[in-house]
Amino acid sequence: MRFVELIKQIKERRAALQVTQETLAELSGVGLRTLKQFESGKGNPTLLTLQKIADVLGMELSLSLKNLQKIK
Amino acid sequence: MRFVELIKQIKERRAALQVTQETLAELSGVGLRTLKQFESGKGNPTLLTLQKIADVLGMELSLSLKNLQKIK
DNA sequence: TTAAATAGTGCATTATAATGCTCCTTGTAT
DNA sequence: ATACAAGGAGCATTATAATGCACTATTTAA
Repeated sequence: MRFVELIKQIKERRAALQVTQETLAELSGVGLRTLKQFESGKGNPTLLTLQKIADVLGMELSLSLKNLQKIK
Repeated sequence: MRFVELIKQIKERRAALQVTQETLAELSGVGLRTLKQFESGKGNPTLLTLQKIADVLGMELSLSLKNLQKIK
């Protein structure tokens, strides 16, 4: 999953939960500036930051084998 | 997926491919020191670093809803 | 429309990730 | 046992993530 897709998922999930950036920042312990930067596509969050955010949203990161069979 | 599990998966996948840290570092463009630190459980890689590594290993990060039904 | 709420950005500072170099430790093969 | 290969770690430097503050932009509700 590419960067931009991760962001999209986070934003959509936050919207679904009707949580503002400010609230998510507070709940996750991540700075509001950091969250704003991430969601606006700037920045390159650390794994810890990402996990803090995902956690509050009831989400989790995972790592899996890519499908290498894609011809195109 | 917790931090330690992500590491485990990366290490296992690298081992399965029989690639050394040194080679993976070269192929991914991530510094050897950074890779060593990550695999040994120190450090807190950025998303970009993680993606560079995963990419070379034919893996991808994804974000999904946690199963919130876990009673225990 | 316009006032309020929410999201995005510039700037400066602090914390720390990324890196290379060197050396130590551990595992492996001869 | 010992030489070699691979992984781990200390140290110092550089790049940049994380942060707060203040301000702007955008969206939303009255």
